[in-house]
Amino acid sequence: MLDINFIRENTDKVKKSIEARKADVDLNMLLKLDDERRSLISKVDELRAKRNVAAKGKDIDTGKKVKEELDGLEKELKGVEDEWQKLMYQVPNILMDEVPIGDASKNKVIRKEGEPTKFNFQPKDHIELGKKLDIIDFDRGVKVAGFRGYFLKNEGVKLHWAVLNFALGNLAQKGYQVVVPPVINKGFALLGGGQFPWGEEDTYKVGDDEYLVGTAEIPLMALHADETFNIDELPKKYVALSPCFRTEIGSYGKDTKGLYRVHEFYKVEQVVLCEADEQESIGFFEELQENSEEILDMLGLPYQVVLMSSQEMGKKQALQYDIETWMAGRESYGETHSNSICLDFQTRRLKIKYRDKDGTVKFCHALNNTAIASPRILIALLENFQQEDGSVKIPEVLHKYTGFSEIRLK
RNA sequence: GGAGGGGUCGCUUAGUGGCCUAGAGCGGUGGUCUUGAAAACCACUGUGGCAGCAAUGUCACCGUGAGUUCGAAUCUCACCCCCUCCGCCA
Repeated sequence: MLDINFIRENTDKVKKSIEARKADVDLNMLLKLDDERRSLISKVDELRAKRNVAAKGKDIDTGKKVKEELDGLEKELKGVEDEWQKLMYQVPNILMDEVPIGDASKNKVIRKEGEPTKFNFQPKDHIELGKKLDIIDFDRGVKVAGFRGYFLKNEGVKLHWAVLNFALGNLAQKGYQVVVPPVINKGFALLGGGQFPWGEEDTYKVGDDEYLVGTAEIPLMALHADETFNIDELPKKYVALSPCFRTEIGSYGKDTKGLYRVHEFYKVEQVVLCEADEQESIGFFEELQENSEEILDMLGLPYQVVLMSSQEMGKKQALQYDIETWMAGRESYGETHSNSICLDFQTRRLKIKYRDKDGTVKFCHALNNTAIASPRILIALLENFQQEDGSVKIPEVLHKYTGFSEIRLK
């Protein structure tokens, strides 16, 4: 959420962001509602002042008259404020200067690490490898869980936990506080984190006001809701391991086979809260980016870093880099990581603040990035490290977590 | 799940319809005094909205939301959370 005063003073900038993202928000309506809101607040406050005087003097007649007037106006104000709030939640974040404007074709590959894996035999995809090695069971997964269901088995399970543990340990070692967050969250957390109103249909609802989160970013951001830090408590750096749930209602027919797009998976996620300074935010953005790339480097996976275009990035992001990892079976790069600067967009909704050196209270800046997500990353591991005989070599850094160095055919 | 008790300013607490513009103590900040410190004394000490260049004014906030009333921290209803006991349970 943006500051209404910022919107009023920088209407062009906000409008530009809305248009560049092809977001559906009536900004003129919002500004009109805000005028109404302000004028109603003045009127209501004036009447309340009158009421307070009358109550103090026990002037019941005046009080009754004021009450009548006030009742109508307060109702009107409530109506305007509700509409206003709804629109405020729909306004996307501003865009940072380097964001390319346009659709997916404007995504910009800014760096490649490693080369797409070459084979001197016909490589298999992870579906076939998973079946042959008896580590993934899609058929029974679908039988039990439905569409996009899967069972991980045997070495598949160990590899799954190994890669998650590896990423978690790697970040913990860098001083990130490790967390296992709740994944059933209240509505405010999803709204505050910027998942709602845009991603509502992608979210499982499990109670009147309870939802299964699609990322640990949601509980991690909500963790400090309504708190005010002292400046020396910042930055807050977290790394969380959690299950993630996504309905994928918006992606019917996309990636319907395999582990690429599933309803439930696990993810190690990094979150940083820092001072409200764009340069500081950018510094942490680079740090989070390095962390993720280091993990992929250590795993020996080829990848490319993509600067996301205005239409492809999320509504809450001011700047977003994705990492796409080479998946030999698809013969393409597939998204495995997403790094975001959100500025104070989420912290304003969640009221996460800090007291600056000069004593003023400001909203923190927030960033988040994937460290690793599994089983999606298993696609890259299995497909890139497969051998001609169908066995798969495990990257050395994972050996101490898996307890084996390759997965052999039974 | 059942039965009770409770949520007030950073902390402890007073407050059961108008004297609450929420009082007190503690803590914090500044000052007086002092060679310095402590003590004592004095002052200040929440967040947000709106108007204003500002000083300032005004409104809202006593867990949250609705309601009753001329007037609500106080009464009513719903919800959330915490504590105690009982039951169930990994």
